[in-house]
Amino acid sequence: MNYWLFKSEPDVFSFDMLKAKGKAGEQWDGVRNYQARNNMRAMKIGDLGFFYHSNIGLEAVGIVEVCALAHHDTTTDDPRWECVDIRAVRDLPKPVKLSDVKANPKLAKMSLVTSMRLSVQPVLEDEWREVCRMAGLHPAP
DNA sequence: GCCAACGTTGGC
DNA sequence: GCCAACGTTGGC
Repeated sequence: MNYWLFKSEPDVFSFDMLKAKGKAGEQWDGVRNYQARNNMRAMKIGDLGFFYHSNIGLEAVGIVEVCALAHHDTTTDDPRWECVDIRAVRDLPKPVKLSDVKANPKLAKMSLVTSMRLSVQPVLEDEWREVCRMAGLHPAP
């Protein structure tokens, strides 16, 4: 099991919108960055991730699950771009702010801090547990 | 709205 | 293959 973080601007696509898609989830399309695409290629069914609101909110608000392996992104004809499907699992009891992540020395090496612009990021297991703890989720899923 | 960071593009 | 120009992201 690996852990990830998905960024989205909530006025474009929010966690509530993903929840509205239910069990079927939604393809995480529109990614046009090789590193983010490679991260999606590495995902397996059942991998978990945080859903992070960028620009507005600046906080992780929910947990998502990968429900389809990487496949062609249907929003482009360019065969280079692929995406997975994700679905909402649950809200975080207490959203975790970017400022909280930055203030926590245990999370200093988290991609959210070191690779700010990467839209699909890996999360280490220790980081996953720490952010879940901060979010009021025990034990971590 | 600004601007720094950084990924991508294209000329050479 | 280098690197300058350019575009985009995302925090502030």
